[in-house]
Amino acid sequence: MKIDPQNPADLSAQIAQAIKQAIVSGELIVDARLPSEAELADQFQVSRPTVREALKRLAAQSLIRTQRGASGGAFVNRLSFEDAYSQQITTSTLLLSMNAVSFDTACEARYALERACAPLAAERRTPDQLATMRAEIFRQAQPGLSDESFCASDVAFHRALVDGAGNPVLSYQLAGAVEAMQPLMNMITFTARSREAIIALHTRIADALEARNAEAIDEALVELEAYTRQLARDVAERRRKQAD
Amino acid sequence: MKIDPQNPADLSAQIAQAIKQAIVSGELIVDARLPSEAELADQFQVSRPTVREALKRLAAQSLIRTQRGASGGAFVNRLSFEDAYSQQITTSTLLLSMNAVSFDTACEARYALERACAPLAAERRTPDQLATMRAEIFRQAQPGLSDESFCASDVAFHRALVDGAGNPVLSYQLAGAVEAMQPLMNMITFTARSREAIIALHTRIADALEARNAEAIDEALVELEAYTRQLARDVAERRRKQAD
DNA sequence: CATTTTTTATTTGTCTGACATTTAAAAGTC
DNA sequence: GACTTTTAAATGTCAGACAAATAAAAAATG
Repeated sequence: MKIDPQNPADLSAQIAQAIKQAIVSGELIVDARLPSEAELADQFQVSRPTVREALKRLAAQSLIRTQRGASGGAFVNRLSFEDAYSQQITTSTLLLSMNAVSFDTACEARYALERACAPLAAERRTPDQLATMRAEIFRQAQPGLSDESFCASDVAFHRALVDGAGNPVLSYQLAGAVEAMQPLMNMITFTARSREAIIALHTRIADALEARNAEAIDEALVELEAYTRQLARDVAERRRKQAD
Repeated sequence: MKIDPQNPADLSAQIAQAIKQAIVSGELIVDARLPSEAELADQFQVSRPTVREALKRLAAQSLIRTQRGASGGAFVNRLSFEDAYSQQITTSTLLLSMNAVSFDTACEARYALERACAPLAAERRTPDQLATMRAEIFRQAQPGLSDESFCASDVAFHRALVDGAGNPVLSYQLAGAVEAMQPLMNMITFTARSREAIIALHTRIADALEARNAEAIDEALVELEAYTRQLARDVAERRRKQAD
């Protein structure tokens, strides 16, 4: 963790990399205190602002946290699932919006992953998760609900399904896929009829989950995916006609 | 993007958040140039080092890139799939190592996701991907291969399978799950016999993929998961006995 | 002696000002 | 017109200073 090439460019990036390496390799364990900024500046033979820039890089990745005052300093942070969630969601969202990923591609990925959860969720879902899903279905049926709120409820419904698998790693991985889709979904106008169809499918999923019937969940998800993609195609079609 | 509360703590975090928001919301598009550090310092009414800390936070997330010289500055970065991969891999790796996620939990998540790819891969796999998998199987059969190299080849094999689905979003999502498992897998000592069994299953997967037989891939993956978890249990058992 | 208050030292957070380095464009030169 | 030199703008780095928070040590108080 001491090495630093003579290349006097991007010093803060190099220092951040060195410390990150020490954390990943286990040399610095959770809650370990890093040397003070002044000491690090001494060790790396750079100025304190440079060290600070390096530390901020690490803080941005939730790798460290800082505390002021005596016996304060920078500490190795235990990366929580929540931190990882939110990082993954912004990364996924930007990835989709900046790289012109087609709706179909994103949709396919999302439902493929979600279907992977279905068998586990059928086995392990709790009454709480089922209740959450029923509540979201109820909300989705409210008249006068905005498209954004409908989509947000849709996300909550599917997150409950994913959480039903009872595997935090799966939940974390899928958070990105499900939530990153929301901006794309928001571009769809949900007519009363399409909402009705989606709610019917959601109800089928909830019923199947209650009955712990994995195959039925899978079937409903396949139909939901097909229907969602059809809706997106219709929107694209309508836009094309409007352009003429 | 101008607002900043009077709370004079974590100014750089607040500024980073404001700029990040502007990027996510689309107010700042890809390749747009941010104001110079001096201008930002003026706008936010802070000093240049504070602005710099904020920019380094964003750079750490690959949200911006900087360029020196005249007509240089900070530019909104197009988040590439590669950048997202590597971020996700380190995040996933740390999440697993810091939160004492059990081998079973991680393994379950990984294979659930991988099985989600199988039907798509059966349909779309290219000859290149198949060749990669065959080559990795060949490497795995080499005598004298270290456990680390065996695991690395295993990762490469499974990544080729995942890439076979031809969906970059899926590949990105799964990169974390597959690669983050490697440190955990490295703790397993692969005997000649267990390597033989794994290679046999890999061969079955490759054969099934070549024949575009999704069910056969799924079956082999289920067996591979069961076998991997059994190996891990054996290692744990051996350790427990050693402790007595 | 025990408890509370005050002081002090340490550490991060921020600011000011300066210089180095890189780089593209403008100015100059042949 | 093509090439070279100069210049200006921007990031990268440094040094030193002060503010603010905080915990431990010291002092005061009962």
